[in-house]
Amino acid sequence: MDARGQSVKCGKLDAPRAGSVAQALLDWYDTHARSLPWRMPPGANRADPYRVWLSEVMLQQTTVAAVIPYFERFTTRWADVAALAAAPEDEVMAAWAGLGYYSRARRLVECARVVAARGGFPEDEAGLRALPGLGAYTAAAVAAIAFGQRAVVVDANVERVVARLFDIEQPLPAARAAIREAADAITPDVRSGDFAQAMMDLGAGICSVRAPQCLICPLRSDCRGQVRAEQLPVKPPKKAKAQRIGHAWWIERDGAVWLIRRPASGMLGGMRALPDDGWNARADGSAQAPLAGAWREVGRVAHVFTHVALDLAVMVSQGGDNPSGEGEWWPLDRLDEAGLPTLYARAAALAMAGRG
DNA sequence: CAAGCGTGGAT
DNA sequence: TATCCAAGCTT
Repeated sequence: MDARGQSVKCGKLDAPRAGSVAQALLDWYDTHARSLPWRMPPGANRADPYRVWLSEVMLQQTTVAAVIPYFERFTTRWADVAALAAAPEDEVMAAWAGLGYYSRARRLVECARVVAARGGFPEDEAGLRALPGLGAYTAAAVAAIAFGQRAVVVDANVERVVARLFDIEQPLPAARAAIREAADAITPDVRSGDFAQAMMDLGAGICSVRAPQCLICPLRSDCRGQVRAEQLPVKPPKKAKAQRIGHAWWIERDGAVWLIRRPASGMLGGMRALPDDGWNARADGSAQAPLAGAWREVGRVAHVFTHVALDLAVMVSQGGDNPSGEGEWWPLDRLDEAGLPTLYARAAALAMAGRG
């Protein structure tokens, strides 16, 4: 980058004045932004790597508001990476229930054990990138925020801010190379962790997807895309969502319900669940019950995943059922500790209310 | 590299 | 109500 504030060449891009962009953003950050309460204050060169890593993994595709209570519970229960490494995987999975993208939880444990075994986190971006669950974004964010290293941190916020700042009209995902190059050009050598957090706070609060507030943006004098900010970055069209119908089975005996654990891969992989029919019922309602017995429908859960919309009928056993295979009788008075993902937590709530 | 993978809040 | 999409990673 060019700390003198001169225009710099960035590949084919004529970049805004790189040094002035970084300085204006950091000035704004020092006086206005602080979205994550567990972060070190602006200007702190380093932060606790365990907390930075944990928060960054939780924040992958997940809103700050959703993460905060989980982060508090995790750090209370497992105060450092050694404690998390020593935790049984199923307890961590259960604690993650409701946060989504459950492969993160299994990789979180795997990563904690690798880090504990080697005596601490790697302090360079390449070493971090090799850890389970750390991709390009998270490795760069931890390197910059936890270890004070210069790293080019690019998430969806940074993509949006940079696409607008440099007026990059090429659609995603093809634009990623140019966006990364441009982000590199404006990333300062010092305080790159604060810079990254400032870019993300700017993207979340001012340079937002809809209705960006260009009039109060600290970068407006350097921004080339503000006349069409809302159109940038250009995104690819989405695919239609598959519709599915399924049935979940509520089998209760002696104050306990029969729960299974889902296969490690696939939807809700590795999580406890109600037994179900695999969500492949025919739309005419003629599902084939895998279990013997009589059933009564007590309600339906309409649940929308990233690429599937599911209509799940909750069926309560009227007797004659015969649970088979792997599973466990889970006490109803501790059902909230089972770590059911949201879909099955809702189904269970319907069953508890309607089981008569 | 496109597809698969959760959930909840905002509009 | 429908749609978008958020501090992405893995295969």
